[in-house]
Amino acid sequence: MSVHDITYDVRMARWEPDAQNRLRDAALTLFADGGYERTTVAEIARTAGVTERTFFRHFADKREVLFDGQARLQDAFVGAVTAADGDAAPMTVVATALDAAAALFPPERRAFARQRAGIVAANPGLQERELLKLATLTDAMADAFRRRGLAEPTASLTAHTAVVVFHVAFAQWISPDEQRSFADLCRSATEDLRTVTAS
Amino acid sequence: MSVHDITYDVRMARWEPDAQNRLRDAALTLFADGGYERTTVAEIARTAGVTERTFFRHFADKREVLFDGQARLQDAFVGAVTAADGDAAPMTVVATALDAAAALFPPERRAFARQRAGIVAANPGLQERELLKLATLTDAMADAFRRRGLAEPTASLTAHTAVVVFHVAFAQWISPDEQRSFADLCRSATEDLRTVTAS
DNA sequence: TACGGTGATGTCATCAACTGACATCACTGG
DNA sequence: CCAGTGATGTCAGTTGATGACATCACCGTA
Repeated sequence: MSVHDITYDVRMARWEPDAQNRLRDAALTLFADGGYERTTVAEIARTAGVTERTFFRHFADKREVLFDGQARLQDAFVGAVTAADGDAAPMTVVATALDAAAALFPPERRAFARQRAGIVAANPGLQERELLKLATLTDAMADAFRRRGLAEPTASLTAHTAVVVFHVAFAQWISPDEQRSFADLCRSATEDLRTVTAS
Repeated sequence: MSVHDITYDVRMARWEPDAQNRLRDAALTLFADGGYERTTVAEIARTAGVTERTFFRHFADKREVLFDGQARLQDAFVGAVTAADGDAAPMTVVATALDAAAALFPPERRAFARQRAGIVAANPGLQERELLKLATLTDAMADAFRRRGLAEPTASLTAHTAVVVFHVAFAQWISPDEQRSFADLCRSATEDLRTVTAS
């Protein structure tokens, strides 16, 4: 459905609603179609029916339009760590947090995740942003572990462990022909990591 | 020594030599002095006695001027992994690689590392670039581990393990009042990580 | 009903980061 | 002596990003 198909209420709004979603959808489509770099912000804004200035009111920069699901991921991770039994061992908490995160990536999302990953993989600037989001997530988790009483550097190492497993499992999840669920891949990667560090 | 103190040979060169080093030095000084964002590339170039265009011939972008030591770090890591005994356990190889990397950070470099880290920490864009360099390093190490016969995802997990330990130990190394050597911090962090993952 | 505040948007001007195309000219090898 | 090379300069242009100010539907309230 295009912008021109919208039916108006009697009370006409000054602007079509949901500019942020329109911008995100326009950006996704244009990136997938013509590539990230060849797509200008002006073009995205025009497609969404707003001005370039409005784009930058909704997203801090051009990259950010691809990264606004990260808040939910961080909430899932940090929430699980915070809610975990105070006596649980670090790796038990990590496993719980990974389960909570995995719930955000059901099988239906895999196709979309693959498309998005393709866009990100094709542009170093987008990879940088993705890595910054993961680093922010790591910091937030380390904080949560410190609140549980873990000292440094153990808190940071535990947070990094969780994020590394997530990262590696995610890469497997979106790789071609992969069938296993994200949660299974997390559990398997956790076990592999355990084996490696014990070697 | 400033640019104006150079003594010329009988055969005058068309331009003063070493433009790249002059640019890097100028950038470091200006960043430390006025902050990264408030320093323009034009200003760096002017200080180094070249044009803005020449800056971009030596560095791919403004950030890159702070990150051209990474090649040596990657060589140290990958070289150690490649040179390690083919039968050695992954964590033994990781320890060897960390020792090789630690040799690049002797006590004399700590003050400089702290100053540079201060600049990077104050700017998200620079953090992104640093993370991208670490990710590139991780990929290169994973490659080296695969060449040793490790399968996925073990190769990636092992490479991530090495880089996480490096990263956490580095953060400790440059933290205020820290006295221990980088190599010691790496060994200690490795041991902590072992304990965490075994929990 | 009138009216003042609010918020999402538009308009305009400006800057800084980059890039492509082409010119310059000391140096070098034959 | 001359043609080629490479590091640099010059210049024009695009794009991302930001500040300042205007607009006007909507909402609550007198």
